[in-house]
Amino acid sequence: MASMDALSESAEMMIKNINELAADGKRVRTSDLAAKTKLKPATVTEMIQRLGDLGLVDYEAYHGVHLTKQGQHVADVIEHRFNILERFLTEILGVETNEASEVACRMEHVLTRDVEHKLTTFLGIDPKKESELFCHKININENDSPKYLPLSNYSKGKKGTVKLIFEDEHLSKILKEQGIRPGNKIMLKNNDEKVYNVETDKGNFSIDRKTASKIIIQN
Amino acid sequence: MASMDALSESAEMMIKNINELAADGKRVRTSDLAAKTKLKPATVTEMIQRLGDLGLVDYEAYHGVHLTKQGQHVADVIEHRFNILERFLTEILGVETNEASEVACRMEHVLTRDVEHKLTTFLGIDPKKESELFCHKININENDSPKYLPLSNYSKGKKGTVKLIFEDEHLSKILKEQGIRPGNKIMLKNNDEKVYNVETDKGNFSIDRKTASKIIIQN
DNA sequence: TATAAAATTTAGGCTTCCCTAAAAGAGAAA
DNA sequence: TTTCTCTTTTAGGGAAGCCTAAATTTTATA
Repeated sequence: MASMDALSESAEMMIKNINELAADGKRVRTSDLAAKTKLKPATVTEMIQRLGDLGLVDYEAYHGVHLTKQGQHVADVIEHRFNILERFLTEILGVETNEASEVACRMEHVLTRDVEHKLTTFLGIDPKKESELFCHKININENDSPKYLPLSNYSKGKKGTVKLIFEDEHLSKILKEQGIRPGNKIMLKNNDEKVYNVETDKGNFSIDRKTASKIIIQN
Repeated sequence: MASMDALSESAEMMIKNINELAADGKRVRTSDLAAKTKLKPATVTEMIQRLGDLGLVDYEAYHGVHLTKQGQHVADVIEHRFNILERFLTEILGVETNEASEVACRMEHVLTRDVEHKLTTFLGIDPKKESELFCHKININENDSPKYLPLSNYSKGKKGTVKLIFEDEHLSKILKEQGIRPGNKIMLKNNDEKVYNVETDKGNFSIDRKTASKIIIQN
């Protein structure tokens, strides 16, 4: 057991690999970790001893390791971050699978909780469920997949979730104060050619058409 | 002068800070770097000596450093990566400025060229110009700011640039093969309730309405 | 221009993460 | 159960990054 300092990338990678090799519930052996991480066995021993001191793994000399509750939590967080980053890179940016995996594997150690949540929302996953960490591999292609429209094309009376705002920081901030931000539900109450009346959890607001065209809503 | 190994995060941060302090063209002093990086002067000396050996800075004992052409290139790349990451985090995800800066500052060292290019395209910047590195701080609010629409809401005969595809990897790949991918220009030739005919640089293709609703086009 | 103050570098120490080589333990076969 | 093989750990070493304390150089001032 020890400090709350952020773990190093190396330490997090070791935890991740222990988790991946422990699928069957058995203790993970040094040599298997060495093979998977492409490190020497001696290096693995050193690392898992350090993780043991931190209370993240249960290490018994000559008898492998398994994650503690604490270590399992770290592994779950990292896995989830990896998954959403990989999905973002492949599905949204169109990066190739191999490169996306590699980059996601570096970025996963650098995300904050907030960025993780916002990215999750952006990908259309409910961050409440996400916090339970049960949704590691979600299918984006559900039965009735969602549709995306700019607010300017929305129909009167329709409810939806803000998906994306194509705007600069300043305007985004103003919109956010009005409850219009990625993940929030809103309803288009009324609109004419120039003005859009929107109901959010913060009240009712009016938006001009140009701005409305930059707010993408998901059914 | 030395190897082509990837630079460490610390080394890249030092180069970035040298660049930021060298705005006036003068050589950058150790103590200023120490203040900016919150490292001790001795540590800065050590680092800039290493960078000197790598040919990234011109270091003269007791007389500060400045970036070599090579070092300047590294600084430019990092600066650009930081800028697009920060923009993505604030403008697209809605992350707060401070946190976005911090996260971008960690992620900038991990991006590949390809991810950088794709993210640049995604943000609506021309990656051809981007490669010239002259566009570090671009204003998103130009005179006539662009509008965004799903392809399903586009009008016949209209041309636009693919901005974003809300889809899984598999479909994205298929669309990509047809010239529909972020950054590419397309034209909606014809459409009825069910089928959308699109002209891309790869030819003419038909897309169903559901799919079309997931392709966001920028005017 | 001498000299004191300030900036910078060197020297030496510590931790992490990586290695190789040697020692020690575990497990299986005779 | 003893021994042989395979796995694992320990021992010792190196580079990167960070530090403090002690030189050393520069610079500003008297």
